[in-house]
Amino acid sequence: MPRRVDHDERRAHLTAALLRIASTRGLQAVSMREVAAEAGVSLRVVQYYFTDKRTLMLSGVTELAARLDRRVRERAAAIGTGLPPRTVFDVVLGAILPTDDDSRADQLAWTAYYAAGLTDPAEAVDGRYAPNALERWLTGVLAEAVEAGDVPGDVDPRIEVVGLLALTNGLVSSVLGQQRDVDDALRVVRYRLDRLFTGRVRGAGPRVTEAG
Amino acid sequence: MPRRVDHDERRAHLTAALLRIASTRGLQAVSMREVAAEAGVSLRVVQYYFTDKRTLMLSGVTELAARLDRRVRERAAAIGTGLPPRTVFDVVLGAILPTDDDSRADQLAWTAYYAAGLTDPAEAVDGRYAPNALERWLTGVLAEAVEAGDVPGDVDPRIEVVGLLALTNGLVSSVLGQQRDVDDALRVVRYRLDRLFTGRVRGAGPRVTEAG
DNA sequence: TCCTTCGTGGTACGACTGTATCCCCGTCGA
DNA sequence: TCGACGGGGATACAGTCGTACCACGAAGGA
Repeated sequence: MPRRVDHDERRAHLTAALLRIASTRGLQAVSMREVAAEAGVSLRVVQYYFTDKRTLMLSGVTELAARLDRRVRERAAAIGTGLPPRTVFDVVLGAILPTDDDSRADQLAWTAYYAAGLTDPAEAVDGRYAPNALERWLTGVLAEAVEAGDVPGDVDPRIEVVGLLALTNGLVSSVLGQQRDVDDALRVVRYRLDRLFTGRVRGAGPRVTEAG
Repeated sequence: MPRRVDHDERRAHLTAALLRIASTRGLQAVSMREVAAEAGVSLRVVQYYFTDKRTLMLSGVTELAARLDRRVRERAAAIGTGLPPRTVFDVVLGAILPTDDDSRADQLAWTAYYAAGLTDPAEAVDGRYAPNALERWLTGVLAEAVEAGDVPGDVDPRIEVVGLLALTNGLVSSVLGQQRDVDDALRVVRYRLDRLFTGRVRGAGPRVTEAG
């Protein structure tokens, strides 16, 4: 056998280049040649590790979904278990908002992919879009909070969680579009959480960022 | 002078064709030739009435903003003035959600433009994105409701309205992505409004759609 | 040592794109 | 009647796209 190369590492390198382009110049600026240039390799290399453009784009959205998922998961793990529900929501929803340059870039690329998937059924985000698990988890957390009396008894955990996630997504959009900055978005989320958790645990829980 | 043609009508026709393409096959499927084909004219005609592609795309987003704005404005006008705040919110937020094929198509195209504007500063939605007026109006309505005692006194009208609009936008996204249908989205909005207007005017106000 | 196979550079092809140019036809003012 | 001009059909051009193809160097098994 001839010279052996770590294909996975190579692919990851190229995928990162792709996402860098997508988040700065948009998805339509992504061509095989541009990815090659961004990664500092020849066109042939991109062709070699991703036969198709479809395969290349698919690798991008897969990596993106993994990153966003990882971000939420890491933050959730960092605070451990058994913490007050209010804290869980604060951390998880805060992890979705683009609080630093990296997460902002990823959310930009994600938005581009999402919009593309709406009209181009080929690269729909579908299965990769996995907030259903997140939705279920948070619903469970909130349901327990209801039973524990931390929130009013007439709160519907399912609808409430759907609303919180939709709210957060809407705020992400407005932050990306620079109609609002992240601190304002965080304020809106915390205001909503304050009103949900009837003042009982107001202001409790660690802050997601140092933003004040 | 030779044969005279209504330029505005001609342009409107072409713009409609452009938006039809954008909402079905995406913004990247929009080329001058495609618009010409969709409108049933030759490439030259598109060139004639919109010298640039930039001008063409700009006409699309302008028309789109006008449509979305008109939809909210018409619904608001249809219910008259002096109605309970809860009804105002129900109608206005309901007018944003894609309840029929037309509004769905427009929201799809709008999302495409919005996403494109995030990375391509050229055709940013910027000024055309005018929900600030809407935001201010609703904030005023809610502020009055606070003073009238229709909502708890510790409600912050500004943050509350920002949250409601972000929630609605997030729901629009999920409806477009078919993770939820419109009826569910409406339910989430009404649930939130029910909880905001402390049960006082629960269920009051005309329904925005016949959805049950 | 030879020879197969992996990894890669270079390049060519056909299909698009936006834009520019040429030319004709109908119509209206003079 | 004539000429000028608005409206539009047809085509050309330079560039970029995804993809395909060819050739070559390096490396390990026989």
